Amino acid sequence: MTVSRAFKADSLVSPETREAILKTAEELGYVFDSTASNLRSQKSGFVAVTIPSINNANFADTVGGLSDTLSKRDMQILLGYTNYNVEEEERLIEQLLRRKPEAIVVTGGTHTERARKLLQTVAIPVIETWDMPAHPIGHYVGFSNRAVMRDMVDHFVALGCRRIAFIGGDVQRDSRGSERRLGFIAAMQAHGLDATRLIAAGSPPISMREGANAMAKLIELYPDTEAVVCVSDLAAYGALTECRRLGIPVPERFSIGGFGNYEIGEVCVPTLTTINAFAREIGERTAQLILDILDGTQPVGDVGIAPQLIARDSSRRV
Amino acid sequence: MTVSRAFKADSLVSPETREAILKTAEELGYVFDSTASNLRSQKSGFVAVTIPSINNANFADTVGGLSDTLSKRDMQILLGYTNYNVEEEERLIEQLLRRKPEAIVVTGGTHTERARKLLQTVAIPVIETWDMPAHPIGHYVGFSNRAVMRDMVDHFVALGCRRIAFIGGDVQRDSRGSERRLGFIAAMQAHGLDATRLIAAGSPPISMREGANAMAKLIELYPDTEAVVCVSDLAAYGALTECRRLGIPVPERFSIGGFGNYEIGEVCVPTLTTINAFAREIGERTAQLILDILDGTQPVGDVGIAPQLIARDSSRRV
DNA sequence: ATGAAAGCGCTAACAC
DNA sequence: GTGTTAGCGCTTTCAT
Repeated sequence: MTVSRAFKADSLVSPETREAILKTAEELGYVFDSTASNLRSQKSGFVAVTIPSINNANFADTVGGLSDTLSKRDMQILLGYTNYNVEEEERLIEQLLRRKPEAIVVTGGTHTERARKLLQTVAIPVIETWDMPAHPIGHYVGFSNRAVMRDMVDHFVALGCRRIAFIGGDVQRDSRGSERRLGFIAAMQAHGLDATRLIAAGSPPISMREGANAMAKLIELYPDTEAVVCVSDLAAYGALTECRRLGIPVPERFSIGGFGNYEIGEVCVPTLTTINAFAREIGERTAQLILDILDGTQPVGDVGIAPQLIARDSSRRV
Repeated sequence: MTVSRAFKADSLVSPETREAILKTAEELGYVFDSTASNLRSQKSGFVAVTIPSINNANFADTVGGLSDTLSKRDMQILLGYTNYNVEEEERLIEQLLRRKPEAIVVTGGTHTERARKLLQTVAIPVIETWDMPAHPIGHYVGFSNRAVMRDMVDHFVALGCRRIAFIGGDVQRDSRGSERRLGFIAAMQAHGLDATRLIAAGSPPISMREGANAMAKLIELYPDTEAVVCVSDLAAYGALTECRRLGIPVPERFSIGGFGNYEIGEVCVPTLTTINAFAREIGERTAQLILDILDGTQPVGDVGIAPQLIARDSSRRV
């Protein structure tokens, strides 16, 4: 009927009719049923998104960028979190696809066999983020977590550090974290340096507390270490506080570097050398890519993000 | 057909038939269409949730608790964030209701006139969280942000502090923050103390940086202050770092208290006195309340949460 | 244990 | 500018 048209902003209804309809609807407490609309039009207005954890400022920023950009076009995010677990991701992807999203965004390029197949088979845009997969399923918006560690190691080496350690999580689960660990090792070897000072701080994601514990272990195992690369700013902050507790001056005794440009890093004392991964931009550019594909506009294709080292007070010349 | 039944775990299909169907479906890349299912059965499996910000550990914990509890029953969260803005909340509530959620959870008890009406009219359970509204729309799971400040002020007074200040946001927008500010004033007055040392640190939510700036302002305006109550741990941590930068010892010179029991507060030096609001429990109990209502089980009705003061190293006897 | 018929509340396509 | 018809892909109900 005309009622249906009255609820679509652009359709042809006389102003008086529309106003009367909307007024009556409000009085009756009528609420438009998008379930039926979605079924008939075969458009859900959903973009499915999986992230490892809801409680992580980086992924929250990405989702914020996605959501803000997509909501301008009245699209809504359907969010699921995987707990850094690919089996859970598979389960989630299947569940999300049943809702008939118009695109799906996943974090990372590592998935179960079946999840890959689901994503390859589905007839909507698939975007992998926070990574730069060798064989993308569809598109990606991200960077190489392995390559990015090169900048941090170069930074420390340029400052004269040679004995450099790495604090990260257990190798399983968080594939971005393990990639960074591998990147650290590769970068150290490229400089001809020893890459065996690796502290496993526990099950990813590493908390501040675990970062602190790892630092204590590091000091015990390798007391002559000059610099510490941490898998995230949270771990780095934990390491920093452990030093503070032990009365060890940073950066005088140890230089410390983090990852992710979390707010804590620019407020704490000393401020934290880190790498900005442009979390929000990842979300915004992913959203734009999706809109371009759906519009049939010439899409940019894949988007490489170039993370940026931010040198702050926690690192200095040996 | 039988295919439909094969996809419902509990329905009567012969094992062989079901297996054959599922196998064929997998081969064909068939994905169950919940849009159609939802329309016909008039059940969406959605619970709509609005939170002020996605990038906040407290609300993330609440959503985590909600999501984990609801996913056991195959219900999914449809999340929207309001940016601490009631107009945005109204827009969001309307949009979410169109998806026909089976319950709706909002943060706080302050809404626009129209949002209240929408929530009152809708025929699903409505739960307000993180607050204890005088006139709940449906149910609530939360606590009084005003009353809770009493514990913090009592704590400082018991330690011998008399000149106590408050750092919070501008009064608009964040109603929980303003309630805490009012609670601080009321508690101070109850002790017969001066309640005019109020620093407005900027537009809510207050960042660590803004907390630091506010502390600088506080030191300038009221240098003889003995204790500082902050609207959140993030602001409190900012205040702490400002003291560190200025070489002012905490808690020797100032006692500092926060709110929310964020991870930073138990790792930083000195550790932060705070109030645990049981964010995750709020989510879990909200989810349980929803399930009880939908099941027709005797629901508990409203749930009062009793936040707990955690005294740590940032506060001590004057 | 399986099948047939009807319909959930919208919208696409086509009249008028 | 408005009405009519048909159908999106499931589930409900009833029959076999």
